[in-house]
Amino acid sequence: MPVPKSLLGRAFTLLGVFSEQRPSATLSELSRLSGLPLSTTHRLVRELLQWRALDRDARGRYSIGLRLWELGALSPGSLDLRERALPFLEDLVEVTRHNAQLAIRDGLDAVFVERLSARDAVSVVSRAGSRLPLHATGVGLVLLAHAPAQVQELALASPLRRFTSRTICAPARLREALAQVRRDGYAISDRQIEMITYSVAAPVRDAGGEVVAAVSVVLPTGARTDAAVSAVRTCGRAISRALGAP
Amino acid sequence: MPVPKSLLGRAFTLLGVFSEQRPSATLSELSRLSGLPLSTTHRLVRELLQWRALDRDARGRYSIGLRLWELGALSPGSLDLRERALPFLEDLVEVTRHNAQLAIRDGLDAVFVERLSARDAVSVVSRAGSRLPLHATGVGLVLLAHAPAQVQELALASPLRRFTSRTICAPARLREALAQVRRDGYAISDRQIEMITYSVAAPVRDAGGEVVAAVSVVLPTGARTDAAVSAVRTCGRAISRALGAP
DNA sequence: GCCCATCTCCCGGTCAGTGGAAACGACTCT
DNA sequence: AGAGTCGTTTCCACTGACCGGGAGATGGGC
Repeated sequence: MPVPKSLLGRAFTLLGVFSEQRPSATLSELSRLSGLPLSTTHRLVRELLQWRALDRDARGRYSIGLRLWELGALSPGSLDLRERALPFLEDLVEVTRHNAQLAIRDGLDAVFVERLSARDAVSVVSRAGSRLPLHATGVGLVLLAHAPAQVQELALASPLRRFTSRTICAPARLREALAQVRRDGYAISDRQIEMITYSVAAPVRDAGGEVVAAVSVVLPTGARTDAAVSAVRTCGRAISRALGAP
Repeated sequence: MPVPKSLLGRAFTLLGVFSEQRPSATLSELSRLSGLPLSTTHRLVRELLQWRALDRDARGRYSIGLRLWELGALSPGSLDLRERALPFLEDLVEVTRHNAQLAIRDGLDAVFVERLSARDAVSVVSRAGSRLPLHATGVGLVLLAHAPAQVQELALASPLRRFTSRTICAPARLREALAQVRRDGYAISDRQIEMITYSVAAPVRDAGGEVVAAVSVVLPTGARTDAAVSAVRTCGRAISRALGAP
């Protein structure tokens, strides 16, 4: 992958070195992983430090700085959706005793904008900021089912990544699942990401009635889902109302 | 304020136009508010769109893009502190029935990295991403009391902003309050930001024993604080342990 | 249809950014 | 104490990415 010529491109390539698996890096690692020459990397890092987009710890490791977090907190997904949804997610956790998640669609991914945990609940792999493919998650099935037809066709035409032996990988199976989600008004994701979890997801709509997010709880495999379905759908409607949905 | 000469400086100045009060803006607004010429603004905005750092809606208004939120979610304050603290904050809300907050210090500000709300609790002005001066908040008093002496002296030497008639504005009063926080191991903030709220805050320590955050609940003015003090201190210790504190 | 505001695009000029090389600092080993 | 290694920092001649005024395009309101 060639290094971008533009300065902004280089800065974002540098920032892109950080991930959940690598939340910090040395200067040399940043240079090596971004493909930028060492002195170029040094200059960019110095300026990103000045703008608080990066921080440096006592041992010379760099990590994402507070300023990027603050800027990110101004995104509509955070400032509007997530802040309004939080009280309802807390209700959902309290009522169902399971972990709750809120996700939006970005391309063919579900991006988790919040995850609240319940005491003693089955653990989940996502955290705020995680991405998972749409087809393999409850929230993703809801988001895809209500996405523009073009997005659905693109998803059906793309390789569908397998996570467990039960992950939906056949386009025909996915198409059928999406139709069922639209009929039912919710999705149940059965052992798609891990063999130990179900998830139950429902849509969240905005003032225009568009599905802009999905909310879910994650249950242990084999748990009864009917009460969870009711709770999640109710939560989805409450969040929708908070967003101004009719 | 002159426009920075560096491209990164200009980009951050542009992004700095966005705030909680102004989460979106048109191209012309971005140019006017940042001080950048229109065509310069247009070029920068176009590239920030490409990198998903900005988004544009159907009516031509720009807002912070998902990529900045994702990058920000990788900051230590979010990925390490906030993700680990969330379950304990949820516990605190459930037990005390009050809104809970988690904040870190940045200069002379308390930056709220999380705020969970309780049903029917007194509302609070902060949200994730908000800043308030240290001296005027419970979390801020805790963070300042345990900050390096140089930071404390700087705060004492700086103008102390008044929010209510009870806000601490005299350096001597603040010094005394900080000493008491260190003695007690917690802070009670009495009608400092609004006349209708107290807050009770306790420290959160890292593996090295340093105070890296503070947790609080917000009570209506006049409410008994003793039970809240116990709950908040217990929560602070639990989060500390999750961060590897001894 | 006209006016106005906003947005988009062009392109000659220039200075902010480039990156290899040298110097510096910290650490380890003998 | 000295040598070697590794990572970081600094320098500076060169250059092309960026600059931004101005012309044109677009869309909304009257």
